[in-house]
Amino acid sequence: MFTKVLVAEDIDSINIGVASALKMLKIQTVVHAVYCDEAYLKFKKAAREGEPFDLLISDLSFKKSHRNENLTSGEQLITTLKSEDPELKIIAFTIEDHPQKFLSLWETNNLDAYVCKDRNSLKDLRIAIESVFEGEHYVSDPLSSVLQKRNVLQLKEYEVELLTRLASGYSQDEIEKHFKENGIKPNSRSSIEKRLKELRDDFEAKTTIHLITIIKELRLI
Amino acid sequence: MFTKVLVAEDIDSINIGVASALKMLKIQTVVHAVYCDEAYLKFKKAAREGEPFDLLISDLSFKKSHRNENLTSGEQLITTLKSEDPELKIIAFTIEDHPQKFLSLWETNNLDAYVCKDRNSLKDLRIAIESVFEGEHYVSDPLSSVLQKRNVLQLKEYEVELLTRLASGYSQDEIEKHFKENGIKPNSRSSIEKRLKELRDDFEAKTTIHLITIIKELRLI
DNA sequence: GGCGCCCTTACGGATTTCCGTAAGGGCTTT
DNA sequence: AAAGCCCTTACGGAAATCCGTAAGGGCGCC
Repeated sequence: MFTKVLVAEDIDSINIGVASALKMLKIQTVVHAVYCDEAYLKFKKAAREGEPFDLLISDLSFKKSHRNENLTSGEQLITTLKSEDPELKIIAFTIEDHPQKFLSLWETNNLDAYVCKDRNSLKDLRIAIESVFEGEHYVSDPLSSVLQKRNVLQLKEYEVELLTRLASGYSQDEIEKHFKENGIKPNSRSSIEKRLKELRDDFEAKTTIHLITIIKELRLI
Repeated sequence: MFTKVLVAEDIDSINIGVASALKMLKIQTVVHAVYCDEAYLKFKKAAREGEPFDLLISDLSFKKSHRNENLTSGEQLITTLKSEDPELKIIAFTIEDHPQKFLSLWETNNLDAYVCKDRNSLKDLRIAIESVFEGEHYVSDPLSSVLQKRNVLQLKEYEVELLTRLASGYSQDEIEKHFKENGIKPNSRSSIEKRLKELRDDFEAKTTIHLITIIKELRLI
């Protein structure tokens, strides 16, 4: 079994739950971090001292604090640590259960397991840890089915950019201008309109406002 | 100290944390419910048997399940239980830290304490329980300051209705029609436009799409 | 009553968005 | 090279939204 595990999670009550689960698995060393930066520092320190972690269990969203923060999300933390140590095993432990959000993360290939916090999450977490230790991947229900079906609508970077700007108050004119200035293509007014119409159709949105609402609820922007 | 406490919370790891906090306070009987309906049934049963709960600690948002659910949110559960037993003390224990959302709940006067889940929430929860037992109210930081300043923008029911319909894809024409049919006033096209302009100004939104985004992020609709 | 204030409504023009059609360019296939 | 396809762009009219002005109605106050 893993011997040294780093847990990045900000909610104290959840940390108690995770600690109890790890205790059941008789993990020797468990270190908790309640900030992403704190997790990064503890990871670096362990590596420097020649006793690196062999598993990271990380939340995805952290409440922002008053501090000056470098890393503010679990995604960032995971990307950073994985690039520094490609051997590190990583389990995401999160409340986030939107298929699209999960899929975009899973496709980075940074994760070995994805566990949703819910009524049975501690059992799932234990299974995930054991699976990952055996070199396998694990995705808790009901997201595991997403990987099979693969009929989930996803957004390209261009569309994310477009919708994000719309949502933050830019007019289509301003977006056209911005795209032209930054070499993002297509950038004609006509293309922008067309793309929005396609998106409305794909997501069955009656108006553009409706589209933004849907996309936001799916956590796609 | 309280002797019989009902905890409505769906995430198992948080339940372990809450249980440990209640243990520190030496609460005699602690009952957990992971569904709102389950909480309601346990509440009714206890009252029927003449041994009612004297404190409810409830989460606000619950993951929806495949079951046929009656009560689906902590708000509903709290409203229901409070109306059945006005003497019941209630503490909200939630991740929700938006001032507006908090305020709208607090003003129902159903709550005795409001504790945000974060890095120190178990300590806050213990303080809340002790305060409530002494007959006092408690609101954890940083929301406690909201009650003093009171410069938080809030929406009236009319505005919520208007924005909700916009967000779900209705045109202003359709909304005008709907308002007229249902006797909601003001319902002229002109008034709807004017109200939207005021809201854009109040929330410093550049477009209506932007307004919807802001309102949704504040959890006002 | 008369006055002022606030809210609602009406209206018209400006602006923005929506939508269909058509032309042009790049790329592949035959 | 020609034909076919896809994507981008241009254009113009329709529809929806935005915005300012002004008129009307209800209500309290003097």
